[in-house]
This record gives sequence, C-alpha cells and structure tokens, in this order.
Amino acid sequence: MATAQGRRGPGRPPEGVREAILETTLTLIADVGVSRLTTKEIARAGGFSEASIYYHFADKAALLEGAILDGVLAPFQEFAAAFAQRAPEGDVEAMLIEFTAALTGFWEKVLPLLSAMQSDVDLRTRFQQRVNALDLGPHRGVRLVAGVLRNGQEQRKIRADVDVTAMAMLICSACYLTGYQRHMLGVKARRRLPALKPTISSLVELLRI
Amino acid sequence: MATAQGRRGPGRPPEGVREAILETTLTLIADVGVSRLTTKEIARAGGFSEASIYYHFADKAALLEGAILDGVLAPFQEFAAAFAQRAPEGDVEAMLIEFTAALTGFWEKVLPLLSAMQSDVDLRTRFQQRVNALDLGPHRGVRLVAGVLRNGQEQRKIRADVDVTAMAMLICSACYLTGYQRHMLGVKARRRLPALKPTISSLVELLRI
DNA sequence: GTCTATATTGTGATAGAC
DNA sequence: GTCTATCACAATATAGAC
Repeated sequence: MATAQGRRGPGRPPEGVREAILETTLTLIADVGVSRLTTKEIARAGGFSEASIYYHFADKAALLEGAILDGVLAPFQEFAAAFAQRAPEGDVEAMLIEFTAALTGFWEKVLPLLSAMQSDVDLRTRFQQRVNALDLGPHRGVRLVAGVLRNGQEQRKIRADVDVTAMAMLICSACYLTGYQRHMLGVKARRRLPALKPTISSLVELLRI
Repeated sequence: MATAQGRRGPGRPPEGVREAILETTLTLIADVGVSRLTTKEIARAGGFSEASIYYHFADKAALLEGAILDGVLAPFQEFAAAFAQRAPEGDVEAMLIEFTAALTGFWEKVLPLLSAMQSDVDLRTRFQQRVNALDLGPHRGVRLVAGVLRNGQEQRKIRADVDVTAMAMLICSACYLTGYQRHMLGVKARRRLPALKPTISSLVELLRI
C-alpha cells in the first residue's frame, strides 16, 4: 500500500499529498469560487485531512500562492521559453496564432486564481511583491510577441516602420480580454466579442509589407 | 435632525442609508478585498447598523450586485451614451484617446468588484445572467469604438479596407489590460507595459489614409 | 427604518495519537 | 506525514424594541 503510486480518490496513498492538495485547490477555485474554498472542503474533495494541508503549507494564503505559482505560472513560463526558442524559424502569422491561443488559455486558467488572490488585501500585496520580484506579469508576453514581430521585420515580412511594441501590446491585450470573457461571462454565453483569430489576422494583414 | 441631508460620517442622518451602504461597500472592497468585506465591517465603517443592511438588501449577494450595477456600470453607461452622441463630430484619434482613457479608468474601478463577484459561484452565475440580460459586457465598448472608426472611414480619414471591428477589439482590449495592470500589480509598480496613449496612436497611424 | 442584542452555523488552525 | 477530534472565534442573518 505504501508503495502504490498514481492512484486517485479516497484510497490515495500517503505520498503526493502535497501535489493533490494543490490540484484540488485549483479545481475548487474554478468550480465554486474562493469564498467557498474552505480548508474543510479541500480536504473532503481531495480525500485527505485538513491537518495535512497545514503540514504542507503555513496557512491558507501560502496554499493559494503555491497553487498559482506552481500550478499555472510555472508551466506557462516553460511553454513560453520553449516557444521563444523556435519562434524565429516559423511564419510570423502562424506563430502569433499559436502563441495567442496559448496565452488566451493561460489567462482563462489564471484569472480565477488572480481573482482569488484579490479577495484579501494582504494576499494581494504579498502576491504583487512576489510577481514583481520574479519579473512576471503581462509585459513578458508583450516582449515575446514584440520579438516575433521584430523577427518578421528582419525577414522583410513586416513593415519596418511599425511600432512592434505597441502592436505586441494590442495582441496580448486581445488574448487577455478573450480569456476574461470566457472566464467571466462563461464560454457558453453567446460570444459577443470578435473572435481572436480573425482579429489577429486582420492586424497582421495591416503590418505586412 | 431628521431633515438634515448630505451629511457624512458617524452623525449621518437616517435618510440615505441605502446609498451610504452602497458607497461604503465599494470603498471597502477596493481597500481590503471581498474576503474581509463583512457586514459587520461595512456597518462599522459606514456608521450604520448591520440590521439596516438587511433591511435594504435581501442578502450579501444582493448588496454586491447593487454596488456593482448601480455604483459603476450605470454611471459608465451614461458616459458612453453621451460620448456616442458627440463622437461623430470629433477627430478620430482625439475621440479614441478620450474614450480609451475613460474605459481604462472604468476597468480599473470595476475589476475589484468583478473579482469579488467571482468569489462565489452562485454570485457569479447570478451576475452573468444579469449582465447577459442587460446586454452589458466588453462587446459594448467594441461596438462603440468600431462606430468611431467607421465614422472615420466615411470621412475618408481611415482606410476603407480596415476591419474596424477587429481594430476596435484590439483598442478595447488594451484598455482592459492597462486597467488590469494598474489594479492588480499596483499603480506604483514600475510600469512595464507600454503606455496606452502611444499604443493607440501607433495603431491609428497605421489606419490612416 | 433603524437600532441593540443574539441565534446559529461555519471557519481557520491546532493537539496529540499513530 | 497523516490522521481524528476539537477549539476559539468570526460570519451571516434574525428578533424585537423604539
């Protein structure tokens, strides 16, 4: 029993409880919102005890911080780093379509968590400092997209007189708003915002030589 | 005493308590976050009793809904309606700069409240339905900005081949992301996103005939 | 319509056995 | 490292006087 691994549910073995706690926390925030994200409920849903939560995390704030940093920010950073490596080799528009889709998905996942962080002012402040210290934040996406566009300029595919930073800002913003709409108004809700892909394509069309 | 009006603070007269409750609620959400937005704290900060809250609002959810709809959405709608009236008469870029500044400020104000709405799944659902029923949402801004651009096309100031809806989407998105950064990472935080105004100007430059 | 006082439930966190 | 059991307190909401 103690050597089993990968099992799920109430019969989960004692190992990997920390990971299970993080995972359950992420799920519950999305499902019921932070105001019902109680330590009791996390423990019940994940099949471990409340006390285990307090063994692995100093308090509820540390749990939330762990969930957002380890569970969402870090994975996306890995993707972005890999993307930046291979970006110069691809077609500008195709690369932008790929990245914006990923960025939109990222926002959709992370926004409920960020909302949760804002539920308390201490939590918010702590998280702001952490994000600032790690140099995370929306500007990272802008920088990356600007790099893709600049590369397009060097390949004579994008007009040289274009302000790539401004365009990158617009592109990343659109991802954010799209992710926000999905998260806030529901994916099922009749989509009232212009779709992301044609929007990006329209802009790229303007930027082409 | 019963006839006094407009006074503030602990000595506030019995009238206008409903308004005072809404106002105090808005302030507290921004200041301490929704998780510390307790009925006790609202009552203490506003100088009225907890019971008065429950006299004017069915429950805490109704209070939040009232605060966001009456306190922020309605005022911005009024501004947007007035703006739409006079928009055709002005210069396209100037009009866009004005509107985007207002829209950014709106987002900055409303985002903490929207975060609060998401703290609970019932609240979130109820609010989604309400917003859908009133046809509110980010697409309204997009429609308005698209109108300004279309007007520019008719005046031969904006290229006729431009997809105005896509451009409006990009413009409104930038307002959102800017408002978000201010709200989430703090206004004081070294600004790492491109500033809004030059970004809009860069885009308009591309769209000009 | 507003108050004071209170009922009731749920929360975060801990103690101590194993 | 995980559990069961429990504490101390804070939360929403209501009762009833004025």
